[in-house]
Amino acid sequence: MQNPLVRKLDRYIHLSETDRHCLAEAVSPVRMVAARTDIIHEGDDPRAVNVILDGWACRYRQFANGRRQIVALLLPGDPCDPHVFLLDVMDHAIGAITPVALGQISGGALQTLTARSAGLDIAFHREALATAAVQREWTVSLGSRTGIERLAHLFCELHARLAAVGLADDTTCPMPITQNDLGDAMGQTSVHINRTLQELRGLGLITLRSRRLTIHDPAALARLGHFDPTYLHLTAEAGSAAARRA
Amino acid sequence: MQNPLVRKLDRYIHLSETDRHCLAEAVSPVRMVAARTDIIHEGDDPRAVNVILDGWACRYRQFANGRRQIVALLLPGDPCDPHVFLLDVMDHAIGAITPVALGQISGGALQTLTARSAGLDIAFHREALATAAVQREWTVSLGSRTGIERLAHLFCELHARLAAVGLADDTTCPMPITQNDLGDAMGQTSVHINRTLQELRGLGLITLRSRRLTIHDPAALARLGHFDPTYLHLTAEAGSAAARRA
DNA sequence: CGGGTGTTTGAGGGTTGTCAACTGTTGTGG
DNA sequence: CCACAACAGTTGACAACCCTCAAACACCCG
Repeated sequence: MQNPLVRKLDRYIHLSETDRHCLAEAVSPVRMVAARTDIIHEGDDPRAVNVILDGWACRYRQFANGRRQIVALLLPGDPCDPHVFLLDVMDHAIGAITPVALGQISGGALQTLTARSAGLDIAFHREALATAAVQREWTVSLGSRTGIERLAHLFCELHARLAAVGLADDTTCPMPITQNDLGDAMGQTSVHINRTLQELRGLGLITLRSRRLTIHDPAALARLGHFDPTYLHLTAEAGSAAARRA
Repeated sequence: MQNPLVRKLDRYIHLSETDRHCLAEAVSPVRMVAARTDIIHEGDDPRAVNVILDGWACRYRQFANGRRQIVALLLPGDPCDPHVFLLDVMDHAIGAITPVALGQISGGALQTLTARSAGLDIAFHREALATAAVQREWTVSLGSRTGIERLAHLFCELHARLAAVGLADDTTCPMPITQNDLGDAMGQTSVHINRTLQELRGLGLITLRSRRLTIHDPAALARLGHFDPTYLHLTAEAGSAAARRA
């Protein structure tokens, strides 16, 4: 299995064989994190980049009253740094949803990479911009989409992001997340999530079983969720096996 | 009146007199934008930074059904670049709420500044991280705060951000935004915003009149909105007149 | 097989949206 | 200085959406 960070960055700008090789070399596997535990890097090199190699995680805020708001879902290939070491205080936490395998690029290696390759420099920049765009899109979802639209949009986004790192095929992708977590992400209760899922199933748009999502009618689901993949800023799959077959 | 960008960055890390002077020199006033028109930079230097020198603006998404979601409010001192020129397509627009005065730092000048001064380099980095934190906080607000909590939180945030650039005193700040715009930002209708404002007034927490907000009980307002200024990552006012008086 | 976790269902209530009309404020031109 | 238009704020009635609480059911794993 190819390094998901390599696959991801290759979708922001086409990377040369050399770039892909150097990037993969720079990522060293670091550690496993158990599901439902926090990912913390206290004392880490603040310039290092930690990357999710396998599993799902989330950025979240926990409230005193027990409510939790997930503000971002982190998938394989996603950097998962809080960057709080440049700032003095942590304003949110990062937790593993499933067991997570973490990798790391040291600050020095990163600087070398981006200095030597303009392509990698641009790729990392675009990744940061795309991450910000995803955050804005979540703000849009929570602010102005109904429950069913939010879920439809989320499923479209996750499918597209997973497909970008080779973890989804045309109609299915992993979805190892509980209805409770979905509620914490969409700003709703798990009870309402459950009813909305039933509605989506009733419309024949999806099935969600055994931690796996199947999208029966991608176009209809995208229409329902007002999903326009533009904001993900992904280019055509250039370095992938699929593209090479073509 | 001091350059608001200088004041703002000085709140992320204390800047030397030289840094402040060089930064102010690097900002050239560019143009005025009328209220309720879009701020567009097509063809601009993608590495340049456009800054709001005066007035309020917002990032927003417009939907086909007429609904609009404001995803960020931009105040004096805030960079207002969509950064879309690194990416190919614009995923949102930036519009002036009031008449806006824009300034610009060219890409070359910016590079020179951050190369010569470690302080300015860190300041720009922290600004970007703080902006991302604000975006996350909006996601939190829309996802898990009630109407009255959202407004209370927003007023606390705006007061703090305006105070950071010297545009607010202890209890009042400008608030040149309609209830319609507040609704577009908070994911609610102007009708509901109106009722929520009456509730805040009824509790004796604020008055909002003639485009000016007065906070009668800052501590109570912060408590109601679960406002914790940590996420703004502002340090104590180091270079300000108030600090120098002390 | 049993316990824990996750999902599903029901009933009732609170928050917010929609629609429509009315009032107040501001700015402009006669 | 007034008349007027345009915009912003306010109010009421009703409906839709979503939450809360509580319980039952299904699944997974040791």
